[in-house]
Amino acid sequence: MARRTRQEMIVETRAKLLAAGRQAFATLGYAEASMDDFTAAAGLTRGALYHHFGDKKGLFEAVVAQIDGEMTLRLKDRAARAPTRWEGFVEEGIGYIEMALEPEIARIMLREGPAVMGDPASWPSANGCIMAMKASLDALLAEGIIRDVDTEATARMASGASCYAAQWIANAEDPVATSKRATAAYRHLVEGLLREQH
Amino acid sequence: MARRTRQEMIVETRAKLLAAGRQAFATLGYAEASMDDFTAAAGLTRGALYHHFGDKKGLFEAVVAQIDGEMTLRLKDRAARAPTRWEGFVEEGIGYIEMALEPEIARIMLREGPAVMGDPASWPSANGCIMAMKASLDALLAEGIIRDVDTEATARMASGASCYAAQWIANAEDPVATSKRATAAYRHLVEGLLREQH
DNA sequence: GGTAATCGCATACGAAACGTATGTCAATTG
DNA sequence: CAATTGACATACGTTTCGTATGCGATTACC
Repeated sequence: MARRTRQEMIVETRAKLLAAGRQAFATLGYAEASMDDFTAAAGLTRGALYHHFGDKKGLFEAVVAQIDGEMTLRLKDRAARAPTRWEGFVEEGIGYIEMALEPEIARIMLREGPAVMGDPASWPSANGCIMAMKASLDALLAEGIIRDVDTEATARMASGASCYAAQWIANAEDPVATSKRATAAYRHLVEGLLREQH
Repeated sequence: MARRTRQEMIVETRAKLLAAGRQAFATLGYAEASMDDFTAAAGLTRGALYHHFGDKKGLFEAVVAQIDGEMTLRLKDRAARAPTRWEGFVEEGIGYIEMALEPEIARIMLREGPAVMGDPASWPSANGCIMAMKASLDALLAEGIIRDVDTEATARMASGASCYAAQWIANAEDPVATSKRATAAYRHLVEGLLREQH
């Protein structure tokens, strides 16, 4: 009985469009991704896309929200695994760097996203990653681990540093070696926030 | 005698196209900027654009190179004005933040650029700003002012932090107040690199 | 259980915008 | 002064987006 209720078909169609768009945006970029092409690849037409997402940009925004949610989950999980809260914060930044090495994330979230949707800080998905880092810094501040800094501003810059590091790595000839340099430099940079120098 | 030699007319045409494209890209973005429209605004047609720059992307790259050159000059000048080399380095970062507040730079260099041309670190213009920061860090390291860090990696992250800070400011409700928070946080962050804590 | 209404999705159409191929006229060269 | 170069304009075909319309199956209601 592949026959399911109508509601089932709808969510399946949405998921198919989301997956097809995500794939196309990640490999071709927003402008080069033809709606006719990738909807056909999903066994549908543009009609379905316009019905569910309004327009091309609407689908893109949905893809961004989906990826953003996945990233936030992964970061939270990674931070929770660290031995200390400070290490958790550092791990969040390094995790950000490593995720940005994934071509899909680099292309959609770092390259295409800002051009299509503007400043990431104003995205509807609210950029869960930055907020997670701010929360970590708030806790560290309350515990007296770090110096008295503006946690939101610092979180934004730390994530910015991570992003740039990631893009650098992604385009390097030797990503592994570059990754080591980047994570070490990141660690040094944020360790400057500690009240007691290591 | 507005009649000049042919070579004169050519450079003037190139300059007009560059200026018109720069204006259009800055206000409308790459995708929304119609070649028919902005070449007409310059008193020309798409024919001239294709002759001089190959295609739309070629013109965009020329605009980016032009802006990148201007930014590098301004940063160098600003750093040279600082009392100490360390302050010069800090000023470079803050100068980067402030420049990224200019709508033209934010739009073309930070938002549209990566989508059209890929990772900024691999742009032909080589990103003079990052290289300038690396040079400053190299000098500071040689003088023993900062701790032993990877200067290239650190320069990239510092510029990344600056960029993100700038985008945050540009989209804030109160840019002036946000700018103060951002520059203060940036200063705290990089001061962690100092050998002797302030 | 039959009929009517809903709506998920496809099809058809018009309007840009890009890139190419071709044309033209002025400036340079010998 | 004649020929050629080349800077730029014009014309055309292709692609892609967005809208308006149509169809058919499922759901709702009597």
